[in-house]
Amino acid sequence: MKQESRPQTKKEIRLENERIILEAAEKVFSEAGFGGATMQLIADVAGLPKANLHYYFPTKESLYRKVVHEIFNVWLLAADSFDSASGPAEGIGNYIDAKLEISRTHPAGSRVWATEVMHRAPVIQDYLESTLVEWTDSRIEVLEGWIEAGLMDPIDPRHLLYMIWATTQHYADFGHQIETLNHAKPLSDEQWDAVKKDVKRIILKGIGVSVADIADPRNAQ
Amino acid sequence: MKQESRPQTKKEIRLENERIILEAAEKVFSEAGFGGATMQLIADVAGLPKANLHYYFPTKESLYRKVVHEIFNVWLLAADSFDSASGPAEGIGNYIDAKLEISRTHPAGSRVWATEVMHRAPVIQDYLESTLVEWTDSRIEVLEGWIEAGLMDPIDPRHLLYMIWATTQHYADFGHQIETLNHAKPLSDEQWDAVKKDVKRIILKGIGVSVADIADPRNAQ
DNA sequence: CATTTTCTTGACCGCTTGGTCAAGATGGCT
DNA sequence: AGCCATCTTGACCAAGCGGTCAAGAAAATG
Repeated sequence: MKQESRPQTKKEIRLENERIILEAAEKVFSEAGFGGATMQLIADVAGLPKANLHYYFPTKESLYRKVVHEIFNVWLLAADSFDSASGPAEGIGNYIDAKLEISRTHPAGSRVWATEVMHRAPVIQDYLESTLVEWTDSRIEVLEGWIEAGLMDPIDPRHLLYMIWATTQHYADFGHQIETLNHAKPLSDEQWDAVKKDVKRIILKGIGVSVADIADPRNAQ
Repeated sequence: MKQESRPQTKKEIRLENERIILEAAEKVFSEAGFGGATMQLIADVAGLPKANLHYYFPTKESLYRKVVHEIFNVWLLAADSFDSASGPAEGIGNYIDAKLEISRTHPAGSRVWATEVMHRAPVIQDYLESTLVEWTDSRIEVLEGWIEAGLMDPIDPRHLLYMIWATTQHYADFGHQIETLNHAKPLSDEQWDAVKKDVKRIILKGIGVSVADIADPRNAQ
């Protein structure tokens, strides 16, 4: 995983090694969990001696914490689709597309996050209570506005958000199961497109947003 | 966790201790993952000496395997709702109810399963490839039959199944996150009922099954 | 009651773990 | 060049791990 070793400045060395270590750590943590992962294995994947990891990240937990925080930021970025939208067809549709795209390109990160939350979030509980609560409350307001404007059915916005999170992240977290059920092959580009189409169709139609709006090319991305 | 110790037959002792150990193991595995769990901690939760665990379950992996297999059977039972149904409103509606009920009463088991699959199913891959594939293929046939009969929209049955699995299991696997977003309180009975109602409503309406059918008291359970 | 089988348990073992350290290598700076 | 700060690494350590074992307690058997 380590690249060529031509002379570098100290800053470059630091940044590159931190990146190498974080990528290796994300991969190993996602495959083995915090407890099952070992610093030795992360070091092997990174192509560095174990002692070098402890030079950049003093403890296993500090390394893990950094990995989880990086993922958290990726999650939040997907919310942009929501904010700039004029209505549910566009806003929710784009949000589903963005979250499914993250599941496709960043599955390891999604699995680390899922494991962390399933284990009662020992490392990032403060983030759940502050940032996530604020984010959720603000989107709920948007959804409630759309409901009051008659743009979608009056369902509990939380139940809708949970369904979107669950379904989109499922394709990352349970990717192995999906792959097994797909004749042991990863989803093709065409299959991913079909997933996006069906997920948007079921959810949008399910909350009373007409399918015509979905098919509208203005809302394609 | 160990109950009173009045005289018992060998058979009773064996059954009771296996049960105590399995329940403790499910709890500990679900909170720490396979790697993070320790036999000592399971022993402490069970209220038995560690050596006693190894008398009933020779290795940590054999204990874990038993826990996962038990959960797998619970999952399969929920499928009964599917088979005895006359159409999608009843079949899918009851299936969603059954799976949400498992998430409510058996969240630890769901989390162990999720962790196992996320880590590429090192222990139960054979089950995925045999039993799960067969189960899925057979339900897909049922769904395709309903589609051909015009009882629901022509969507890929896999995408529907994944959405149901993802959404229902989310309430167990991410229960901690949901609780945090619910003002740090577990969902009340009324909230669980509302979840069941909304999830069924969105999904059934989303696949073109009329809501009137859902409200039909004949389909209530 | 005597004997056998099953169950219980503290002590123990080899091994791996996260983490330390000190000596050396390398780039930065004047 | 020479000195300092940063980076690298093999060797090492205490702690905790999964698993073993042998001796004793308790139930089954006849």
